[in-house]
Amino acid sequence: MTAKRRPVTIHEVAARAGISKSLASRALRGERGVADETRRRIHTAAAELGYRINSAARSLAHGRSGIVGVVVNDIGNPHFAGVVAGAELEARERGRRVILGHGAGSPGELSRQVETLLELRVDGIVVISSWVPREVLETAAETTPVAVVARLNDPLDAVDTIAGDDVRGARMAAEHLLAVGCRSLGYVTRSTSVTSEARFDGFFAALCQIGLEPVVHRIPHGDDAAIAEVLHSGVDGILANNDLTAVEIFRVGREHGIDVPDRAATVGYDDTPLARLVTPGLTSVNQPQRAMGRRAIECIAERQEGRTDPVRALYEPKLVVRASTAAFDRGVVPR
Amino acid sequence: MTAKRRPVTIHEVAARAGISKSLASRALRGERGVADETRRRIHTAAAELGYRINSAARSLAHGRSGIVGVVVNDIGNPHFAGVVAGAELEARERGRRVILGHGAGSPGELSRQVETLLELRVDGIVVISSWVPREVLETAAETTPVAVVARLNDPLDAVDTIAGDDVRGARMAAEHLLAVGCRSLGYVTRSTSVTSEARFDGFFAALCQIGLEPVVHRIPHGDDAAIAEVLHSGVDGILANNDLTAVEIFRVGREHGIDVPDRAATVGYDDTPLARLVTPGLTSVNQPQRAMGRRAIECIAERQEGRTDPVRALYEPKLVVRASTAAFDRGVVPR
DNA sequence: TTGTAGGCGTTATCAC
DNA sequence: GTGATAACGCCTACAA
Repeated sequence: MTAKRRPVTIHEVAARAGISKSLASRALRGERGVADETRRRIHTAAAELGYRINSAARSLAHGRSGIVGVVVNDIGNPHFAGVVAGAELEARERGRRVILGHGAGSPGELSRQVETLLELRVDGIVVISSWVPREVLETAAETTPVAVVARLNDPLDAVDTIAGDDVRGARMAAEHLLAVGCRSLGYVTRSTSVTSEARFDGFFAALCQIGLEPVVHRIPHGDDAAIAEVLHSGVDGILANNDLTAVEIFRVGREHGIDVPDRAATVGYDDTPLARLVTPGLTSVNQPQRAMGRRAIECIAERQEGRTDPVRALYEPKLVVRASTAAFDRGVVPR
Repeated sequence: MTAKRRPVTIHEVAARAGISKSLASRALRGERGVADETRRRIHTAAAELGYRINSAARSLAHGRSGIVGVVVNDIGNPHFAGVVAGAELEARERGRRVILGHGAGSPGELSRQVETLLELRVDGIVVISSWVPREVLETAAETTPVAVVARLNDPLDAVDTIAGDDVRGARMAAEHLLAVGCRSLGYVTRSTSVTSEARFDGFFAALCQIGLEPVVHRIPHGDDAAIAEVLHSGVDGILANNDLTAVEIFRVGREHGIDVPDRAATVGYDDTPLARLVTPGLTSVNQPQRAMGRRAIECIAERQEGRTDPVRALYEPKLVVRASTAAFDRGVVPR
């Protein structure tokens, strides 16, 4: 088979239906002002020919594509999947489509993806990451609505932000760890994002209030040795910057013969599906990912309709207790 | 701030640089035949104005966008992340960009994403799923190179396919389970995809050869009861259709007070990062995800350059043994 | 090396 | 209800 065929144009559809292309255009878009019979003819012609609108031509002429671009920090992290799912739901309800750009965790790649979507002339951009450089957001926002689902320090007025209250969430985690009897606490992160920093701040603040000095550990990705060191340091309660990191701690513990939740109660962040999945179940700070994704699409729509003052949505976290912090508090073990 | 500004056009860049837009076009694309000094002027003009090419206009005029679309079955499954990563690497090396469409596991949504990408006039489409309906692939392939990274029964000549040898992989899993002493084996899947079927076939065949009848269980998503039933049925070795399912089995076991790897050795499929992460480590059938992703992009490029006969790439699976099948075979416990 | 004149497939604006 | 015709922003001859 088959050298590729040029795609069918509206012109050909019009010819086959025996009418002009302007009429075909109107009919195909479902506008009124086309005779029913004509409309029918046009639609069957289009179907027979396998007509597919040329989005490039459309957005050139009409100015918008009906597509919103979502740039994701890292598809490997289940947290993002939740936000994306929410965004997709909302977009669909509003008759828009979503395409994704994958940032692979690096500011450079993230920026490139934003660029690509901009060149594609999407109607709006949702960035699920705090790693996109400020200048990139700024120039993007000059021509297109932009919403960021992540913490940003000093966000631009032209971009909406949607985030969980990381400080509060981390504080809740700290209080929980203390409540189950931990006394020597540590924060483990593999990231230096502002999100991770905010979580540390909340954690730190909570502990200072009761006179404890938290151990801090930043672990460059993949550095198991550092995690092992934490586990050997006598820490008996850990907050990880996210669920993935928490599970890595489990793994390192296992590989070093340390039963982590037994020796050090562990709390994750994001409450992704992973938290429920792993053994033992992981206590985690829940964020309403879907709701946040939905809100982002709403923001885009509102900006399109003319809103100019920024949204600064902050969602309440919620602690979900599972077995990973139950060893200390020898009551009923939640699953 | 800031009603949205119309994006800067090449015309404005040309005006500011004091030359014609065709010259600007050539300079901006880095073609030769432009005086160095002029080129410089044009580039600075573009930078000052914040010029960004209009991909719509470009692909209208030039016929191609330099973008290839990748449709993913489900971003929540780490298997896909690996393939996407490979595709992105290869695309980047070839100077193409990648955008993603998310199929959310349903044929309808997958088809819609393929449609969207087609309307965007991407230069090629990579589908990482076996759930896209044949007709959709067929019409897509009429105008655009299409490569599917998944098993397809009776694939179209116009579509390249890239898959792991599922039959062989499942056979390896079966042989391994037998080798570590399992005698009553079961296959657990939450999917009815052809991929899952092929894995079952391989599993089944291997067991028949030695006179065992495998128990088969298909578990509609989320049905923990059925998994529990399997665990109570006296099965002592399980192959799951993928890593995620395997870990779900762990979870259900835990919630029912059954120590899964101890009572039933468990093998996953795909060897995603998850397999190494969970406790106990999950024995899994490895597929070279990145390589498969790369190959898909190669296929697109080759089709663009005129190849018309289909590629049917089949990758060798490899069993990676971890602790989840070590309980029976009381030797050294691999981590 | 530079500029001019289409044309790509749609939509929008007018006439008819 | 229908059909010309002019944009939209870029690229590609071709001419200067």
